[in-house]
Amino acid sequence: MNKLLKLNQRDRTTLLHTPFMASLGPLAIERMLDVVNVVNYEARDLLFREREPARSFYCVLSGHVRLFRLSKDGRDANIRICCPGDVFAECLLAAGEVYHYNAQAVESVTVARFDLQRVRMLADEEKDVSKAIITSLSAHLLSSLDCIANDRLLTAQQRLAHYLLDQCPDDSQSASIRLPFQKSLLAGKLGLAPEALSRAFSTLRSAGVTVRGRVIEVADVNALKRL
Amino acid sequence: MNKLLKLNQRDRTTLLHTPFMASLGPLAIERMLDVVNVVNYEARDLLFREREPARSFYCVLSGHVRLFRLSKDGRDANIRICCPGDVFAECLLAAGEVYHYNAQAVESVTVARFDLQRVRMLADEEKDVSKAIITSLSAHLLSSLDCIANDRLLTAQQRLAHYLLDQCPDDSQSASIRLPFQKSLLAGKLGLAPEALSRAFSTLRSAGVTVRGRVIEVADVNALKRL
DNA sequence: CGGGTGCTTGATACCGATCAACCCACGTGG
DNA sequence: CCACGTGGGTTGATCGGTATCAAGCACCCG
Repeated sequence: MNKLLKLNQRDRTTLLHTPFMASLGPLAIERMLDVVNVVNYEARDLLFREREPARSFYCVLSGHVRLFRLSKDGRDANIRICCPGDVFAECLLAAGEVYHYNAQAVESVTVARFDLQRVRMLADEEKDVSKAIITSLSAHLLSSLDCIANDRLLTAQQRLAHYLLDQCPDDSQSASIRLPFQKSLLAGKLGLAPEALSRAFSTLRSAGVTVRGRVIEVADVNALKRL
Repeated sequence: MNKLLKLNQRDRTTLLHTPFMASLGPLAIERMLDVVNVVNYEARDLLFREREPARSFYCVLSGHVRLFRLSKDGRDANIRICCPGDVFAECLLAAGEVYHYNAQAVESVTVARFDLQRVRMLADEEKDVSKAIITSLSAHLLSSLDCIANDRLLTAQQRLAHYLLDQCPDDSQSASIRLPFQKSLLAGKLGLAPEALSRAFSTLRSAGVTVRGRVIEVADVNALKRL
């Protein structure tokens, strides 16, 4: 089993630097720290499954967590890839009984786990907390809507270009990007099969994108924008 | 221009019966009613556009509102279809500056319009209000995630079957459904071209689904579930 | 009766999934 | 040092699903 740990100093610092916690006042932080545990998972471990009773929501401290759904015939679709600092499953704070998707550790992962019931009570008392929840939910809702629009409007290459542009510093002519995870995971994040991502990289070569392992060189940012 | 109206008695009743308002206590309701206007739109009118400064969020009182994005080459993708009682654009309460999508009246529509800035202040003072916002955001987030998973996992027929099942009373053997809007809009809601929806209906005929105008007869609910 | 509009049907094209083979980098053990 | 296996990635061939384009149909309303 996964050991249930107290917050050590490093995890504590990491946690306090996440956007979610950083927006809280000192008192709210104190009280949130009271209801948190730290848990480690190994690659491919499941944090929870669809339809399982929901007792916690999470914040990623290190590593990546993959949220996905399964279809009846066993195929799976990623819903979201959570990076360090990301909060997930917080939508269950509003009366959810069960998880609506599966969560899996991509690599070795450390997460902060908040007790739903106690945070619900806390949100009632601390305005800061309910504000932070609203901010987090809003951001996730917007990015989900983005995702829907992208899925419906963009081709594989355009989605990839869009992702690469997101990673580039705002106003640069060229850039060098290091992928934070495997390409197969990026494929899933973009709603593609790994082969399709590979082909998308190939066709983007003609737009000045070169790939060496996890490192992507973008020669002409503006060229990408013209897709 | 669209006339800006006070709440009349009928609109007031409608508004108070929406899930969003119904969850509030009497005092919170009173204060929310202070910051609301009622607006009418004709079919195809735009309520707001992408990238426009956001001043309000909305609740549909009658008719349907279509939320959509445009791609560079002019194609559009629906993000959500809002029915009477639905709230939309409330995600901008958390510090959004501009709308992230377009909103269009499908038919003649009446909406309640809430001033974002004043509701932000209200949420600070009335726990009920921030709770209602959290509930609304959570529901929308979950349904967006559903949408993503469905887009990525299901075929056109399966999506249609899924939609029809949603409309059926829970434990019925057969059902008769009346679509609340045109088929072309349903197509958009499901992320399909109208032709694809039409074909999906055709192939579902062999599963006991018959169509007459807006009225759909589902002979065998369980047959649908087996997709 | 004429002319919308919304829907259906058919033909075709395109995109991406899938399956299979291969490549490469790496680690392991003989 | 080399044979081997493994896992991630690429490449090619094929298939299926849906968009797109075009034409025809049904209904409503003037």
